[in-house]
Amino acid sequence: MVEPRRLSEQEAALWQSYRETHRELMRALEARMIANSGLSGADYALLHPLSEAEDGVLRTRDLGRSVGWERSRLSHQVSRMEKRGLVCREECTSDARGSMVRLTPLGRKAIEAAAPDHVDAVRTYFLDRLSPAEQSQLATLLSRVATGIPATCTTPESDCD
Amino acid sequence: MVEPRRLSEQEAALWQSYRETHRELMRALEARMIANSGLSGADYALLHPLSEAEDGVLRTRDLGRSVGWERSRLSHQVSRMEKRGLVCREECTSDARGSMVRLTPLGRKAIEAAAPDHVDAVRTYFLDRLSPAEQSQLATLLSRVATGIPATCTTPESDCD
DNA sequence: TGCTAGTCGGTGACATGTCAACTTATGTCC
DNA sequence: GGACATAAGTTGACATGTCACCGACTAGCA
Repeated sequence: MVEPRRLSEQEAALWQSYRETHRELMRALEARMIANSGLSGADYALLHPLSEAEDGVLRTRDLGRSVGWERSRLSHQVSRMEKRGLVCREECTSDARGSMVRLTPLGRKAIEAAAPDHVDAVRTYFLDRLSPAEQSQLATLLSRVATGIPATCTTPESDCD
Repeated sequence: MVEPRRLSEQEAALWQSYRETHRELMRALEARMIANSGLSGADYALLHPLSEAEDGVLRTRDLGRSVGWERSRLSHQVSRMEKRGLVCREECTSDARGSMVRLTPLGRKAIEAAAPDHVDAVRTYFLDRLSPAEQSQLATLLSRVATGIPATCTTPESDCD
Protein backbone atom coordinates (compact mmCIF):
# COMPACT_ATOMS: atom_id res chain seq x y z
CA MET A 1 0.00 0.00 0.00
CA VAL A 2 2.89 2.33 0.73
CA GLU A 3 4.51 1.50 -2.59
CA PRO A 4 3.54 3.70 -5.53
CA ARG A 5 1.17 1.56 -7.54
CA ARG A 6 0.72 3.94 -10.41
CA LEU A 7 2.88 6.08 -12.60
CA SER A 8 2.49 9.81 -12.43
CA GLU A 9 1.11 11.51 -15.49
CA GLN A 10 4.55 12.61 -16.55
CA GLU A 11 6.04 9.19 -16.02
CA ALA A 12 3.26 7.51 -17.96
CA ALA A 13 3.64 10.06 -20.74
CA LEU A 14 7.38 9.47 -20.96
CA TRP A 15 6.99 5.71 -20.99
CA GLN A 16 4.33 5.84 -23.65
CA SER A 17 6.24 8.36 -25.72
CA TYR A 18 9.32 6.17 -25.56
CA ARG A 19 7.50 3.10 -26.81
CA GLU A 20 5.52 4.93 -29.48
CA THR A 21 8.51 6.78 -30.83
CA HIS A 22 10.49 3.58 -31.10
CA ARG A 23 7.66 1.78 -32.80
CA GLU A 24 7.09 4.55 -35.33
CA LEU A 25 10.78 4.97 -36.02
CA MET A 26 11.24 1.29 -36.70
CA ARG A 27 8.12 1.15 -38.80
CA ALA A 28 9.31 4.06 -40.93
CA LEU A 29 12.78 2.58 -41.42
CA GLU A 30 11.44 -0.86 -42.21
CA ALA A 31 8.85 0.43 -44.67
CA ARG A 32 11.43 2.56 -46.46
CA MET A 33 13.90 -0.30 -46.72
CA ILE A 34 11.33 -2.72 -48.07
CA ALA A 35 10.08 -0.16 -50.57
CA ASN A 36 13.59 0.76 -51.65
CA SER A 37 15.30 -2.61 -51.80
CA GLY A 38 12.93 -5.43 -50.93
CA LEU A 39 15.01 -6.28 -47.89
CA SER A 40 13.53 -6.48 -44.40
CA GLY A 41 15.29 -5.31 -41.28
CA ALA A 42 16.08 -8.90 -40.39
CA ASP A 43 17.60 -9.46 -43.83
CA TYR A 44 19.70 -6.34 -43.53
CA ALA A 45 20.86 -7.24 -40.03
CA LEU A 46 22.41 -10.46 -41.30
CA LEU A 47 23.63 -9.23 -44.66
CA HIS A 48 25.53 -6.34 -43.14
CA PRO A 49 28.08 -8.31 -41.09
CA LEU A 50 28.37 -10.87 -43.87
CA SER A 51 29.21 -8.18 -46.39
CA GLU A 52 32.00 -6.93 -44.15
CA ALA A 53 33.44 -10.38 -43.53
CA GLU A 54 36.32 -11.92 -45.42
CA ASP A 55 34.92 -13.54 -48.58
CA GLY A 56 31.40 -12.88 -47.31
CA VAL A 57 31.49 -15.95 -45.10
CA LEU A 58 30.97 -16.26 -41.36
CA ARG A 59 30.55 -19.16 -39.05
CA THR A 60 26.92 -19.27 -37.92
CA ARG A 61 28.01 -18.88 -34.32
CA ASP A 62 29.99 -15.74 -35.05
CA LEU A 63 27.25 -14.25 -37.17
CA GLY A 64 24.88 -14.82 -34.27
CA ARG A 65 27.21 -13.10 -31.87
CA SER A 66 27.71 -10.11 -34.11
CA VAL A 67 23.98 -9.45 -34.32
CA GLY A 68 23.12 -10.58 -30.79
CA TRP A 69 20.51 -13.11 -31.80
CA GLU A 70 19.71 -16.52 -30.39
CA ARG A 71 20.69 -19.56 -32.39
CA SER A 72 17.14 -20.55 -33.16
CA ARG A 73 16.14 -17.15 -34.45
CA LEU A 74 19.26 -17.00 -36.55
CA SER A 75 18.73 -20.45 -37.98
CA HIS A 76 15.16 -19.67 -38.98
CA GLN A 77 16.16 -16.40 -40.61
CA VAL A 78 19.05 -17.99 -42.48
CA SER A 79 16.68 -20.68 -43.74
CA ARG A 80 14.29 -18.06 -45.07
CA MET A 81 17.07 -16.09 -46.69
CA GLU A 82 18.56 -19.25 -48.14
CA LYS A 83 15.23 -20.00 -49.78
CA ARG A 84 15.34 -16.57 -51.39
CA GLY A 85 18.90 -17.03 -52.59
CA LEU A 86 20.48 -14.29 -50.50
CA VAL A 87 22.82 -16.61 -48.59
CA CYS A 88 23.82 -20.25 -48.62
CA ARG A 89 24.96 -22.67 -45.96
CA GLU A 90 28.28 -24.51 -46.01
CA GLU A 91 29.96 -27.06 -43.79
CA CYS A 92 32.42 -25.92 -41.19
CA THR A 93 35.67 -27.77 -41.75
CA SER A 94 37.28 -26.82 -38.44
CA ASP A 95 34.38 -27.92 -36.24
CA ALA A 96 31.97 -30.56 -37.43
CA ARG A 97 29.25 -29.21 -35.17
CA GLY A 98 29.30 -25.86 -36.86
CA SER A 99 28.12 -24.43 -40.14
CA MET A 100 29.04 -21.45 -42.27
CA VAL A 101 26.82 -18.85 -43.88
CA ARG A 102 27.97 -17.37 -47.16
CA LEU A 103 26.72 -14.31 -48.99
CA THR A 104 25.64 -15.19 -52.52
CA PRO A 105 26.27 -12.77 -55.40
CA LEU A 106 22.57 -11.94 -55.24
CA GLY A 107 22.86 -11.21 -51.52
CA ARG A 108 25.89 -9.04 -52.13
CA LYS A 109 24.06 -7.05 -54.75
CA ALA A 110 21.05 -6.67 -52.47
CA ILE A 111 22.96 -5.31 -49.49
CA GLU A 112 25.03 -2.98 -51.62
CA ALA A 113 21.90 -1.63 -53.23
CA ALA A 114 20.13 -1.20 -49.91
CA ALA A 115 22.86 0.23 -47.73
CA PRO A 116 23.18 3.85 -48.95
CA ASP A 117 19.51 4.62 -48.64
CA HIS A 118 19.27 2.91 -45.29
CA VAL A 119 22.16 4.91 -43.90
CA ASP A 120 20.50 8.01 -45.22
CA ALA A 121 17.24 7.00 -43.56
CA VAL A 122 18.91 6.45 -40.20
CA ARG A 123 20.38 9.92 -40.50
CA THR A 124 17.16 11.55 -41.62
CA TYR A 125 14.85 9.98 -39.07
CA PHE A 126 17.19 9.66 -36.12
CA LEU A 127 20.72 11.09 -36.08
CA ASP A 128 20.00 14.37 -37.86
CA ARG A 129 17.07 15.06 -35.57
CA LEU A 130 19.53 15.52 -32.70
CA SER A 131 22.32 18.02 -32.22
CA PRO A 132 25.77 16.65 -31.34
CA ALA A 133 25.15 17.64 -27.73
CA GLU A 134 21.83 15.83 -27.73
CA GLN A 135 23.45 12.79 -29.25
CA SER A 136 25.88 12.52 -26.38
CA GLN A 137 23.08 13.17 -23.90
CA LEU A 138 21.18 10.29 -25.42
CA ALA A 139 24.22 8.05 -25.31
CA THR A 140 24.53 8.77 -21.59
CA LEU A 141 20.86 8.08 -20.91
CA LEU A 142 20.97 4.85 -22.88
CA SER A 143 24.03 3.54 -21.09
CA ARG A 144 22.40 4.33 -17.77
CA VAL A 145 19.29 2.37 -18.66
CA ALA A 146 21.30 -0.42 -20.25
CA THR A 147 23.42 -1.04 -17.17
CA GLY A 148 20.29 -1.51 -15.07
CA ILE A 149 18.82 -4.27 -17.19
CA PRO A 150 19.23 -7.71 -15.63
CA ALA A 151 21.05 -10.19 -17.84
CA THR A 152 19.06 -12.94 -19.45
CA CYS A 153 19.52 -16.13 -17.46
CA THR A 154 20.24 -18.05 -20.64
CA THR A 155 23.14 -15.80 -21.55
CA PRO A 156 26.20 -18.03 -21.54
CA GLU A 157 28.68 -15.54 -20.12
CA SER A 158 26.61 -14.48 -17.13
CA ASP A 159 24.94 -17.22 -15.11
CA CYS A 160 22.27 -16.51 -12.56
CA ASP A 161 24.35 -16.29 -9.43
CA MET B 1 30.30 10.25 -53.59
CA VAL B 2 29.91 13.58 -51.84
CA GLU B 3 27.16 12.21 -49.64
CA PRO B 4 28.32 10.47 -46.46
CA ARG B 5 27.84 6.81 -47.19
CA ARG B 6 28.82 5.57 -43.77
CA LEU B 7 28.12 6.48 -40.21
CA SER B 8 30.95 7.72 -38.07
CA GLU B 9 32.06 5.47 -35.26
CA GLN B 10 30.17 7.55 -32.74
CA GLU B 11 27.05 7.60 -34.83
CA ALA B 12 27.15 3.88 -35.40
CA ALA B 13 27.75 3.30 -31.71
CA LEU B 14 24.77 5.46 -30.75
CA TRP B 15 22.49 3.79 -33.24
CA GLN B 16 23.52 0.34 -32.12
CA SER B 17 23.29 1.25 -28.46
CA TYR B 18 19.80 2.62 -29.02
CA ARG B 19 18.57 -0.56 -30.66
CA GLU B 20 20.27 -2.91 -28.24
CA THR B 21 19.10 -1.06 -25.17
CA HIS B 22 15.55 -1.07 -26.41
CA ARG B 23 15.67 -4.75 -27.24
CA GLU B 24 17.12 -5.72 -23.88
CA LEU B 25 14.74 -3.50 -21.97
CA MET B 26 11.73 -4.99 -23.68
CA ARG B 27 13.05 -8.49 -23.27
CA ALA B 28 13.55 -7.96 -19.55
CA LEU B 29 10.09 -6.48 -19.06
CA GLU B 30 8.40 -9.17 -21.11
CA ALA B 31 10.24 -12.00 -19.36
CA ARG B 32 9.40 -10.62 -15.95
CA MET B 33 5.75 -10.18 -16.79
CA ILE B 34 5.40 -13.66 -18.19
CA ALA B 35 7.19 -15.16 -15.19
CA ASN B 36 5.13 -13.13 -12.75
CA SER B 37 1.67 -13.33 -14.24
CA GLY B 38 1.61 -15.44 -17.38
CA LEU B 39 0.60 -12.41 -19.42
CA SER B 40 2.52 -11.24 -22.47
CA GLY B 41 3.11 -7.64 -23.38
CA ALA B 42 0.41 -7.88 -26.02
CA ASP B 43 -2.05 -9.28 -23.48
CA TYR B 44 -1.25 -6.48 -21.06
CA ALA B 45 -1.55 -3.82 -23.72
CA LEU B 46 -5.16 -4.79 -24.37
CA LEU B 47 -6.17 -5.67 -20.81
CA HIS B 48 -5.03 -2.33 -19.46
CA PRO B 49 -7.43 -0.04 -21.34
CA LEU B 50 -10.21 -2.59 -20.92
CA SER B 51 -9.73 -2.62 -17.16
CA GLU B 52 -10.07 1.15 -17.05
CA ALA B 53 -13.17 1.21 -19.23
CA GLU B 54 -16.72 1.36 -17.96
CA ASP B 55 -17.85 -2.22 -17.20
CA GLY B 56 -14.67 -3.51 -18.80
CA VAL B 57 -16.13 -3.19 -22.29
CA LEU B 58 -14.85 -1.27 -25.27
CA ARG B 59 -15.80 -1.16 -28.87
CA THR B 60 -13.10 -2.92 -30.88
CA ARG B 61 -12.44 0.24 -32.86
CA ASP B 62 -11.89 2.30 -29.73
CA LEU B 63 -9.70 -0.34 -28.15
CA GLY B 64 -7.61 -0.29 -31.30
CA ARG B 65 -7.28 3.47 -31.18
CA SER B 66 -6.28 3.49 -27.56
CA VAL B 67 -3.39 1.10 -28.16
CA GLY B 68 -2.51 2.35 -31.63
CA TRP B 69 -2.78 -1.01 -33.35
CA GLU B 70 -4.10 -1.92 -36.76
CA ARG B 71 -7.42 -3.69 -37.00
CA SER B 72 -5.94 -6.94 -38.16
CA ARG B 73 -3.38 -7.15 -35.41
CA LEU B 74 -6.03 -6.35 -32.86
CA SER B 75 -8.45 -8.91 -34.21
CA HIS B 76 -5.83 -11.66 -34.12
CA GLN B 77 -4.79 -10.80 -30.59
CA VAL B 78 -8.38 -10.65 -29.36
CA SER B 79 -8.99 -14.07 -30.93
CA ARG B 80 -6.01 -15.54 -29.09
CA MET B 81 -7.06 -13.97 -25.80
CA GLU B 82 -10.64 -15.07 -26.33
CA LYS B 83 -9.41 -18.63 -26.69
CA ARG B 84 -7.66 -18.31 -23.34
CA GLY B 85 -10.73 -16.84 -21.67
CA LEU B 86 -9.28 -13.41 -20.92
CA VAL B 87 -11.84 -11.50 -22.98
CA CYS B 88 -14.99 -12.22 -24.94
CA ARG B 89 -16.57 -10.65 -28.00
CA GLU B 90 -20.06 -9.15 -28.08
CA GLU B 91 -22.18 -7.56 -30.73
CA CYS B 92 -22.27 -3.81 -31.05
CA THR B 93 -25.88 -2.66 -30.82
CA SER B 94 -25.30 0.86 -32.08
CA ASP B 95 -23.37 -0.12 -35.23
CA ALA B 96 -23.95 -3.50 -36.80
CA ARG B 97 -20.52 -3.41 -38.42
CA GLY B 98 -18.79 -3.16 -35.08
CA SER B 99 -18.07 -5.50 -32.22
CA MET B 100 -17.32 -5.10 -28.55
CA VAL B 101 -14.58 -6.65 -26.46
CA ARG B 102 -15.37 -7.41 -22.83
CA LEU B 103 -13.00 -8.26 -20.02
CA THR B 104 -13.97 -11.57 -18.42
CA PRO B 105 -13.65 -12.09 -14.66
CA LEU B 106 -10.55 -14.15 -15.41
CA GLY B 107 -9.11 -11.32 -17.49
CA ARG B 108 -9.86 -8.85 -14.72
CA LYS B 109 -8.08 -11.00 -12.19
CA ALA B 110 -5.12 -11.43 -14.51
CA ILE B 111 -4.56 -7.73 -15.16
CA GLU B 112 -5.02 -6.83 -11.51
CA ALA B 113 -2.51 -9.45 -10.51
CA ALA B 114 0.00 -8.36 -13.15
CA ALA B 115 -0.20 -4.58 -12.91
CA PRO B 116 1.67 -3.78 -9.66
CA ASP B 117 4.73 -5.79 -10.56
CA HIS B 118 4.78 -4.45 -14.09
CA VAL B 119 4.63 -0.87 -12.88
CA ASP B 120 7.43 -1.69 -10.49
CA ALA B 121 9.45 -3.20 -13.33
CA VAL B 122 9.00 -0.13 -15.54
CA ARG B 123 10.27 1.96 -12.64
CA THR B 124 13.16 -0.32 -11.82
CA TYR B 125 14.45 -0.85 -15.35
CA PHE B 126 13.60 2.50 -16.88
CA LEU B 127 12.24 5.44 -14.91
CA ASP B 128 14.34 5.04 -11.79
CA ARG B 129 17.49 4.78 -13.87
CA LEU B 130 17.06 8.44 -14.83
CA SER B 131 17.02 11.55 -12.69
CA PRO B 132 14.07 13.94 -13.11
CA ALA B 133 16.30 16.18 -15.21
CA GLU B 134 17.29 13.27 -17.41
CA GLN B 135 13.68 12.25 -17.77
CA SER B 136 12.78 15.62 -19.21
CA GLN B 137 15.88 15.56 -21.41
CA LEU B 138 14.71 12.24 -22.76
CA ALA B 139 11.20 13.52 -23.32
CA THR B 140 12.65 16.36 -25.37
CA LEU B 141 14.84 14.08 -27.45
CA LEU B 142 11.98 11.70 -28.09
CA SER B 143 9.62 14.41 -29.23
CA ARG B 144 12.28 15.73 -31.58
CA VAL B 145 12.75 12.33 -33.16
CA ALA B 146 9.03 11.65 -33.18
CA THR B 147 8.16 14.81 -35.09
CA GLY B 148 10.58 13.84 -37.83
CA ILE B 149 9.03 10.50 -38.56
CA PRO B 150 6.87 10.50 -41.69
CA ALA B 151 3.31 9.52 -40.91
CA THR B 152 2.03 6.19 -42.06
CA CYS B 153 -0.47 6.81 -44.81
CA THR B 154 -2.89 4.38 -43.20
CA THR B 155 -3.12 6.31 -39.94
CA PRO B 156 -6.75 7.42 -39.62
CA GLU B 157 -6.29 10.63 -37.58
CA SER B 158 -3.37 12.03 -39.52
CA ASP B 159 -3.69 11.84 -43.26
CA CYS B 160 -0.75 12.37 -45.54
CA ASP B 161 -1.15 16.05 -46.20
C1' DT C 1 40.39 -44.49 -22.89
C1' DG C 2 35.75 -43.51 -21.61
C1' DC C 3 32.32 -40.62 -19.10
C1' DT C 4 30.12 -36.36 -18.79
C1' DA C 5 29.11 -31.70 -19.46
C1' DG C 6 28.82 -28.23 -22.57
C1' DT C 7 28.58 -26.29 -27.44
C1' DC C 8 26.49 -25.90 -31.94
C1' DG C 9 22.99 -25.94 -35.13
C1' DG C 10 18.45 -27.30 -36.47
C1' DT C 11 13.39 -28.36 -36.01
C1' DG C 12 8.47 -28.10 -34.69
C1' DA C 13 5.02 -25.82 -32.19
C1' DC C 14 3.31 -21.76 -31.17
C1' DA C 15 2.86 -16.44 -30.38
C1' DT C 16 3.12 -12.25 -32.65
C1' DG C 17 2.79 -8.89 -36.56
C1' DT C 18 1.85 -7.35 -41.48
C1' DC C 19 -0.51 -7.39 -45.78
C1' DA C 20 -4.15 -8.14 -49.01
C1' DA C 21 -8.60 -9.47 -49.73
C1' DC C 22 -13.28 -10.15 -48.37
C1' DT C 23 -17.95 -9.29 -46.02
C1' DT C 24 -21.02 -6.40 -44.11
C1' DA C 25 -22.82 -2.10 -42.81
C1' DT C 26 -22.86 3.04 -42.82
C1' DG C 27 -22.89 7.48 -44.96
C1' DT C 28 -23.17 10.58 -49.00
C1' DC C 29 -24.65 12.30 -53.13
C1' DC C 30 -27.68 12.24 -57.17
C1' DG D 1 -34.24 4.75 -53.65
C1' DG D 2 -29.78 3.46 -55.74
C1' DA D 3 -24.74 3.97 -56.79
C1' DC D 4 -20.71 4.59 -54.70
C1' DA D 5 -17.04 5.50 -51.39
C1' DT D 6 -15.80 4.57 -46.85
C1' DA D 7 -15.52 2.22 -42.28
C1' DA D 8 -15.38 -2.03 -39.23
C1' DG D 9 -14.08 -6.37 -38.52
C1' DT D 10 -12.44 -10.92 -39.92
C1' DT D 11 -9.67 -14.18 -42.28
C1' DG D 12 -5.69 -16.56 -44.63
C1' DA D 13 -1.06 -16.42 -46.04
C1' DC D 14 3.13 -15.39 -44.69
C1' DA D 15 7.30 -13.25 -42.05
C1' DT D 16 9.22 -12.97 -37.72
C1' DG D 17 10.46 -14.35 -32.94
C1' DT D 18 10.57 -17.55 -28.74
C1' DC D 19 10.72 -21.85 -26.45
C1' DA D 20 11.71 -26.63 -25.68
C1' DC D 21 13.91 -30.23 -27.40
C1' DC D 22 16.92 -33.23 -30.29
C1' DG D 23 21.13 -34.95 -32.46
C1' DA D 24 25.83 -34.43 -33.39
C1' DC D 25 30.04 -33.15 -31.88
C1' DT D 26 33.82 -31.28 -28.71
C1' DA D 27 36.28 -30.72 -24.57
C1' DG D 28 37.57 -31.59 -19.94
C1' DC D 29 38.68 -34.79 -16.70
C1' DA D 30 38.98 -39.22 -13.97
